[in-house]
Amino acid sequence: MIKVTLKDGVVREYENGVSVLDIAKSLGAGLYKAACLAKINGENADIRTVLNEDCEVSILTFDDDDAKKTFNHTCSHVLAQAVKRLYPSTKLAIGPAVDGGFYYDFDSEINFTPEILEKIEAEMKKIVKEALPLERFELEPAEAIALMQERGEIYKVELIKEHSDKGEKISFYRQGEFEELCAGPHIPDTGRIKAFKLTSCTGAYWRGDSKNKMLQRIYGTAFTKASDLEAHLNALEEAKKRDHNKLGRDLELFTTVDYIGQGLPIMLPKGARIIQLLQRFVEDEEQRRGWLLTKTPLMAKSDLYKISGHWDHYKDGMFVLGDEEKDDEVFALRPMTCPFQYQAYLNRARSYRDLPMRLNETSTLFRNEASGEMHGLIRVRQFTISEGHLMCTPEQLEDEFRGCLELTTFMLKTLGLYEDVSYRFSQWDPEDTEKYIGTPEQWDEAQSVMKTILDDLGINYKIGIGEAAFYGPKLDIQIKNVHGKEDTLITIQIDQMLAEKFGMEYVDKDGSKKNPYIIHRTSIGCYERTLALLIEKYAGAFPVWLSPEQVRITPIADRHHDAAYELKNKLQAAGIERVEVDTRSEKLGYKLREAQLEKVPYVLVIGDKEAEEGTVSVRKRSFGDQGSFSIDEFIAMIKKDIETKAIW
RNA sequence: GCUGCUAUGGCGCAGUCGGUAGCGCGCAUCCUUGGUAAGGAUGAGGUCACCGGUUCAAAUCCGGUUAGCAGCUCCA
Repeated sequence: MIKVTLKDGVVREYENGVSVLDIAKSLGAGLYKAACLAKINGENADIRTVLNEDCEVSILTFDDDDAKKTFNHTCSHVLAQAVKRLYPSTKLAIGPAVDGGFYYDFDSEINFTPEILEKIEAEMKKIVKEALPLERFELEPAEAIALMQERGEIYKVELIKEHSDKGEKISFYRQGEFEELCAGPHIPDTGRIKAFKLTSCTGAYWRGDSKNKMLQRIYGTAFTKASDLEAHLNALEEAKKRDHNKLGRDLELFTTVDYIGQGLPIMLPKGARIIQLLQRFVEDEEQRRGWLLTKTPLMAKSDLYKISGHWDHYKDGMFVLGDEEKDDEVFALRPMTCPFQYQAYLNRARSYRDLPMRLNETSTLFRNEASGEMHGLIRVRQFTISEGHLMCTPEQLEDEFRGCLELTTFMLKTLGLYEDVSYRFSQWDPEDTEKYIGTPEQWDEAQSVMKTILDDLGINYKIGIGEAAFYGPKLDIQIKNVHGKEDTLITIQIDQMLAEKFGMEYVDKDGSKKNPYIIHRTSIGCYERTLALLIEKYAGAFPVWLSPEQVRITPIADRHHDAAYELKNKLQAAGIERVEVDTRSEKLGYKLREAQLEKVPYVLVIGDKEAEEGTVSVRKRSFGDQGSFSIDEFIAMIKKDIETKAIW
């Protein structure tokens, strides 16, 4: 007998050799049916794992994230099995669970169109109905390779070969006639997958390497209940409605034109206004915090980029003007601001008394992104960033880095995005000798300084190896868009390489010349991307201080137009800038509906009563009719929203 | 850049087997002058993304280009 400690601390005795699934059965039929995954002494394990000694066991059901992954992973096997049944010549690559579902990569001469996906789904339903148990078995590497080779599974052979030198056996899972190389874990049988859907089919490189063959990736998602699947699909549909790329166009914030080109959005008056408001806010706040504004050229001779190293690293990603072979001078639009802003530092000799020197710029950059990369306002070829470079002594580095981080935190909190971001500490990859400049000692130093700062501040970060810039480590502040895709919103970088390249020095107290540390940072990110995230965050219903139209005055009949314009003047005189009057001869309900759909925060209704009393009837976006207020009361109300940058 | 899908008035869409275009919303004008999410009538608006091919005839079939979408790869 062995002693098994269960989730709630209860200890029970079982026969030696009992499986976790048996334990689940002993605890109740409901748990047995729902069990997806075991946690044995804190480690995830297959639910069929046999126990031979005392241990702690948790039985996890679909509610648990890891168990959900196990469930989805099994569904990916069902998908692979269905594809093999229908299209036997298809070769299998890999099929893991991911957030929100699973995928499987196939190499097939069949093009998996939506119609084919339906057929595959139908076959999957049969497999679920067959309720095939999943069984684990192990083979010696040589046997495993032979088995997969015999079946023509070249991708599996490649994977096994990589594992074979570890001296471990190779594990497989079998369900019916289908056998699949897999480490597991899996749920007990295919019959438990009650609700699933294949959501899309796209291309994906074998092993994520663009030099390799492109395979077909089928995405899907699986649930234990049909209602959960439906809710999930509905949630995805709802998310799509917030998509900045749709909403931003509908609300006339931006547009694109095919003959202008990819990644070159046109900011329409409303979108441009929001960006202007953000920009003024950022520049003022930076000035308050001791940053000095620069304005530097949008292009330079190639010579500049050669000094910085960007020419070697990123020439393909730059818009180069001229021909290196033919022309005496070749220019390039700037893809970053660093070496331009350094010239402000280099303008004269610097002493330690000049440091820290904080330079900021609202900087427009140009990057020739690959054609498939562009996405709405999130990934574009021309963008404007709240860019800054800070030169300081080693002693100042920690405080200054902290100051940069405080600034970004202030910005994120003001915009209401603070709760939505995550932190990534992007480090170099010592193996990658091509990308990174500098010595291991320099990297260790810069990274350890950053680590100390992040740990001191108690920042919860993930490490990204090989994600650093070529000249230094980064703290990347990440955010997910409405589709769950993550992008960098803000970055703060420590650099001790470029100062040397550009001969940037300062005279220290002892008279010796030293290179300053440089912090590269953005305070709010690039305006286009930040706007995109704000559109999605607020579904287009911006806080009053950012709304392109803050107040719409809606006269009830033509005879109220004069009073409406008079009110507009009063509001603007009181400092409320963006006020419109809707004089169309439509019914009140119609005008209110439009104002609501256009997400105008305040609508003021003026009729006989208001015109006579000098009041306004206030309708607040998403709160409805607020009743009657004096004009001064309303001004105080909206001014409070604007001044406090209220979010509602 | 790669794989797949898509492109018809400002927006959302229909258009069968190839026979030179329709609907709804919006827009304009007129009627209506109204009280918190859609009043009515009339009208204007399209080289069917662009270039080329097949055909007596192309929105429709074929090729290319451009742009959009999903994903991969990349992101100083």
